[in-house]
Amino acid sequence: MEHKTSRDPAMTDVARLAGVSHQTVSRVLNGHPNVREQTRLRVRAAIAELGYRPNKAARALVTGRSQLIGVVAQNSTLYGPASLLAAFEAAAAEAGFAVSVGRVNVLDRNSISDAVERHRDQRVAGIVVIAPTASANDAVGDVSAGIPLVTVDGDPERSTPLVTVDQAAGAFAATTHLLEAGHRTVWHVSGPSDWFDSLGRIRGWRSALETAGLEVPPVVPADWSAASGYRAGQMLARMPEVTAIFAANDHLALGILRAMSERGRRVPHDVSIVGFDDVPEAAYFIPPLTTIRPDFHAVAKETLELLLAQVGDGDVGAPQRNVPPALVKRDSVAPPSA
Amino acid sequence: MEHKTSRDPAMTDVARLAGVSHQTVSRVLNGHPNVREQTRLRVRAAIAELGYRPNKAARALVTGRSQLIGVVAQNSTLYGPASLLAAFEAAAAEAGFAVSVGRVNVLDRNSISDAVERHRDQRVAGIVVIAPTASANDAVGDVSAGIPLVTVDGDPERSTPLVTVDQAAGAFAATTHLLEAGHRTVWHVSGPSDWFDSLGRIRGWRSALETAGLEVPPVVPADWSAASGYRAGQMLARMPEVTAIFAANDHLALGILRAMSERGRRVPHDVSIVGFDDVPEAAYFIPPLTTIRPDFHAVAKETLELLLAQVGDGDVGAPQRNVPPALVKRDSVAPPSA
DNA sequence: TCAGGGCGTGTTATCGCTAACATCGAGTGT
DNA sequence: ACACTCGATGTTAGCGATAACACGCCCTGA
Repeated sequence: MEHKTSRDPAMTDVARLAGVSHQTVSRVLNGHPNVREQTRLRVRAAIAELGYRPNKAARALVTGRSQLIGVVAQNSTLYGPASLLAAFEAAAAEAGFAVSVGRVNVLDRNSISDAVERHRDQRVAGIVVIAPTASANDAVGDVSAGIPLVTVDGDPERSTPLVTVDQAAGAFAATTHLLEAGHRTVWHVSGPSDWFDSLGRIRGWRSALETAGLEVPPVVPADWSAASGYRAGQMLARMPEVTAIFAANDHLALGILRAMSERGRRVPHDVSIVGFDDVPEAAYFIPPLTTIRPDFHAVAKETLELLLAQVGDGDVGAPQRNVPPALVKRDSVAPPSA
Repeated sequence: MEHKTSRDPAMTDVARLAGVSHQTVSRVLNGHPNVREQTRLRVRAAIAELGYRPNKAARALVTGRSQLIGVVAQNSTLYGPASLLAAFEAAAAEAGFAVSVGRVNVLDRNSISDAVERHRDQRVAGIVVIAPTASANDAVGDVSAGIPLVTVDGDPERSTPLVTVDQAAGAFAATTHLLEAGHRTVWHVSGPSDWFDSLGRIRGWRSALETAGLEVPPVVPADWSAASGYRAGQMLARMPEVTAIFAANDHLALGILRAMSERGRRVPHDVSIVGFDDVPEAAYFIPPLTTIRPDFHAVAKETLELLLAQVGDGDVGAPQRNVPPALVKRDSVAPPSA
C-alpha cells in the first residue's frame, strides 16, 4: 500500500478549495485590484485553512527575479562592516527581502566577481557590495552591468550608486574637538592606507588642522587592530610633545591607551585621545573613550532605498549618499596639562 | 525596429550550439556518468563560449530544494554569535552553498517560527538556528519537522542535532587555572540567566570549585555588556576577600577591569581575572586578558556536517557535538598577594 | 542467429508560478 | 435598445531546469 507523503499545498490546491482559478489566487496574493472583495476573502480563507505558502522558486523562475538581495562582504569580524551588515539585514527584512551573504576572503577582483556571479545565479533582485578598499572598488566596476547594484563604503568619487559614512566629516569633528580643548596640534594614527575609510579620516583630520592654520604632523600608520595601535602608542608615548591623538578607530585607541598606561602617561591628563566607531564597549575603556559614532542604520536604510529605486525604474535622485556621523563625548579628552 | 535585450543563455541555447539535447547538457552539468567524453567536451565548450550559468531558481523549482542554507540568528553584534555566523558562512561557501540570513529581533517563538517559515518558502536545503536562549530553543521544537535543521548553541540536553561550544569545559578550565594560581575561591560574574552559555559556564565554574572541595560564592548576575560588568566590578572591588574572578565574557571582564582600576585594585596583583571569548582586542586590555577561546570554525564545520548528513540521508552518527574551547594565558592572573 | 542488456542520447511531462489574452456579464451613453 | 467599455474571472502558454521513459546501437551469451 503506497502512501505518498503529501506535498506542500500549491496554488491550485488553494484555488480548488476556494472554487476559483489559480490565477485568481495569484491575483489575491499580489494585491491585484480587480478582485471582488468576497472572492478575496474566500481565497484568503482557503490559504489560511491549507497553510499555503507561495513557492518563491517558482515565482523567481517566471519573473526572473527573487525577493533576495545579495550582499558581498569581506569575511571579517571588524566592528564597522559587521554592524553595517547586521543593520542592512534588518532593513531588508523589514522591506520583505531576504539577504544572502557572500563572504569573500580577500577583496580582489576575482573573488568579488565570483561572489557577484554566484548571486546572479540565484537571480537576486539586487546586489550590495561592501567595498572599503581600492581593489574592491575596482572589482565592482567590472560587474555593474545589468543588475541593480549599490556600493557601500567605497570610493566617494565613484559615479555609480554609493552610500558611505562621511569619514572626513567625522574626522574633522574629532580633530576640531581636540583643538577646541586647547591642544597645539593633533596626531593621527591611521588605518590601512588602502581603505577609503582611512583616507577619508586622514583627509578630515588634515583639513581641520589646516583650517586652523596649524602644522600637520606625519601620519602614524597602522592597521585596524588593537595590536598595531599598541605599537603606535609605544612610539607616541615617548614623545612628550604629543598631547592629542585622533585614532582611526576605537580598537586602535584601545591599544594606544594601553601603551600610554604602561609608560605612565595618563589619559586624558597628559594626553587626550579620540577614537572612531563607538564600539559598544568604548564607554568602558580606561578611561571611557570619546569617539565618533557612525549611523549604520541610516547607511543601511539609504542603501536599501538606492537599491530599490533601481529595481523600480532606474531614476535615482542623487546616487551618492554620505551619512554624517556624531561626536560622542566621554572622558578621554581634556585640556593639555603643560 | 524593436530589438529585445538578449536574455541570459539558457540550457537550450547551449544544447543548440553543441548540437545535442538540453538533457545532455543537464547531464554534463550534473556529472552524470553516461555521457561520451567527446560530447562532454563539446558541451563544455559551448557553455564556456556562451558564458552560460544555470538558473538556480529553475533547478530549485523542479528539485524542490535550493543550494541555499538558511540561518536564523539574533540581530546583535555580540562577538560570539557574530563570529559563529561569519565562520558558518565561510564554511558553507566552501561547500558550494549560499547562506541566507534571517535576523530576528527577539528570540521568541513567533519570530523564530516566522524566520524559519520564510526560509522554507525559499526552499532552502537546510536551516541552522542559533538558539542560545531557552525561548529560542523551545521555538525550534515547533518547527523541526520535514527539513534538515541544526541548532547551534542551544540546550545541550536537546535530542535533535545540535552543535555547541563546550561552555562547562571552558569555565572549568578558567576556574581551575585561577585555583592553581593559589586562590582560595573564585567569584563568577555571569551572563543573562536565560542563555545556555551562561548556564553552562556557571555549571563548569561550580563544578571546578566543588571538585576542589571549596565553597561556592554566590553568582554575581549581569548581562553580556561591559556596562553591567562595570557595575558588578564596582561591587566586587569593595570586597577585599575577592581575589579571583571568572567573568562570563571578555566585555564583562573589561567593565570589571575598569571598576577595579577606579578603586585602585590592581589586576592581577590584587585581583586576578579570566574572561571568555577571546575577542580580538582582549590582548590589549589593561592588563592583557587571560581568557577562554571558543573554536568557532570547528563549530561551523561540525554544524555544516550535521546539516549535510541530514540532506544526504538522515543517518547522522552522533547528532550532538560539543566543541571544547582553549585557555589563552595572558597577564590578568597571578597568585593572590595576601 | 537472435534475444537481452547496457550505454549514449533524445522526447516528453512536470515543478508552481505569472503574463497575456479570452470570455462573459453588467453598466453606460446616445 | 445597441454597441461599447470595463470589471471580474478563466484559459493557455511559458519560465528553465530535472525526471522518467523511449529509442537505437553495439555487444554478449546460448
